[in-house]
Formats: sequence, structure tokens, C-alpha cells
Amino acid sequence: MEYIVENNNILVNDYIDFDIEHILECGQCFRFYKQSDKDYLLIAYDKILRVTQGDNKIIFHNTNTNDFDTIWTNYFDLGRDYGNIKKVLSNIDEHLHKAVSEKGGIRILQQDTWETLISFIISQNKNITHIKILIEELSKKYGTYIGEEDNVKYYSFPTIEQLSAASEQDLRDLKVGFRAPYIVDACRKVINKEVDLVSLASMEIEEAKNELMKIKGVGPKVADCVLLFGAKRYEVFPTDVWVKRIMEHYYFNKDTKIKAIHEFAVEHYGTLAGFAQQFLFYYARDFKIGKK
DNA sequence: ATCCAGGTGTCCT
DNA sequence: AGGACACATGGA
Repeated sequence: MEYIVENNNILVNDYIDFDIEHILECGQCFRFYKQSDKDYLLIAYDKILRVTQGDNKIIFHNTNTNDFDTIWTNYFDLGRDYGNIKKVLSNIDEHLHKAVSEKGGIRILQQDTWETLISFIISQNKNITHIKILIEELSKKYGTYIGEEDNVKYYSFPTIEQLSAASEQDLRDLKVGFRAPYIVDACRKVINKEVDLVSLASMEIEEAKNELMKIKGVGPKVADCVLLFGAKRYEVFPTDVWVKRIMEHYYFNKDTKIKAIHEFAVEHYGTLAGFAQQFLFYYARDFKIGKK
């Protein structure tokens, strides 16, 4: 990505396949705060970044070339040609064509594996608003203070060591509910190396999924989310209630088992299944496709 | 008020 | 193997 440095900002002109609203609001991440239209504050990798986007310009505020080249280029997956991905997906069928054309600014963020793991354990049986609140509380209580913007203090997501200090009761006090023992189990197994998060990127996909599912509270859906959003495994297809509804609406026209939908999607979308899932998920959620 | 939320573990048959 | 049901909490 070509950019210009101006004061403490990085400016990008005429960039396509990038819409900060699509990227952050599509459901893949939780630590962002909308300031105004196409103007967001986000927390990732112990940094606070403000991104504003106009018609032909993206501004990454208060950053520098070093952070941009070493953190944000990877985080926003800027090395990948989303134009080509969208072209291939659009040619698969009309439904994907529609989703891709409506939500064409999505990019799959390269998030931290550990943060993704805990975030998606928390996500089960909760709506996105509440997931964001819980992750915020967890960061406030166990993370590290990283700075202040407009009189609001921000905290990094807790490290494995930091979160390991929390007991099940501590976590229940933070209102994570029945997920408390799951978080404790994740801390224990990751810190003991019973579960190896680093090798998820290179394992056979089924093996990687099983590795994550050693953790209590991690089933096929959470594992797929961690692999897609936190381990660059784009061949997975996280299948939740939303994806189930839209897939039934488009491809089955009747009540269908999640397992059958998942198998169909992995086969149908192949190595781009993860991208397909995210376009479909965001599109379906935004337009309430298949919602009763 | 009842139901549901980016599911999963456990207990049944 | 596959189907109910419980699980915490908050918002519609």
C-alpha cells in the first residue's frame, strides 16, 4: 500500500478494497469505538489507532512508518489482493456476488490468536454489543493501561499471564457467567503448552481444530473463528445461527443441520471459505436475511 | 414478561 | 450418533 506521511498521520489515497466500517463492523473483532461516520478508534497489539476514511482517502492517525510497516500492514492484511478474491467469490454464485458487492470493503484482520480465542469463547450465546462490553471489562481489569484519547482510558487485552491471575469467581464477578470455567481452562492449557497456539497456522486443518477443541467451551464454531480470525486459516467456515439462517435461505430452503451446512460450504467455497463466510455473515446480519 | 443472543457440555435414548 | 436441555446475563 502506497502511503504519504504527514505530521503524525499516515495518508493513503485512492485505495480500493478497504472500508473501515465494513472491516470493523463485520463481526470479526470487538475492540473498536465508532467516533462518527467512517471514523473509528481501535485497540490491537497494545496500540490505539484512529482510522478515518473519506471518499478517496484513508487516514491512520497518530502512528508512524515503523508501526505501519510492522503492525498495521499485517493487521489489515494489506498484502493480499482482495480484488481477486472478490472476483472469484462473485463468480461462484449469485448470492455471494450480491454479498460481495454490498460489503466489498471487508478485509480479514490478522488478529492476535490468544485474544481471538478468549473473545470467541466469550461470544457464545451472546449478542455482539454485550461481547464488546465483556471484553472491555476483562481488559480494564487484567490488561495494561496503554493510553488515553479524549479523556477515555484504554487498556490492552490481557496477556496469558495476566489473565491467568483471574480465578473462576473473579471472572464470574465480571459477569462472564457460565464461560468463567472455560476461560480458566483456556489459560491453564495454553500456559502449560497443552494447547499450542503457535502451531495452529501450520497444522493440518482438522488437527488444528482438534487442538483448540481440547479447551473446554471451545467447539467447532469457536475453533473455526479462532483459526480464521486469529491464525490466518482461510479454509474454515464458522457456522453459527446467522450463517445457518442465510445458508438455509439461499441454498436449502428448509431446516438443515449445522454440520450439513458446514460440509456443503467447505466443499462449495474451497480455500476461500473463510472469506465467503465473512461476506455472507455481515451481509446477512445487516440486511436481516433469513431472520424470522 | 418471555425469548434470544456469532454455542457447548452433559445427559438422555 | 443424535436430540433435548441447562448454562449467566442483559436487551428487545
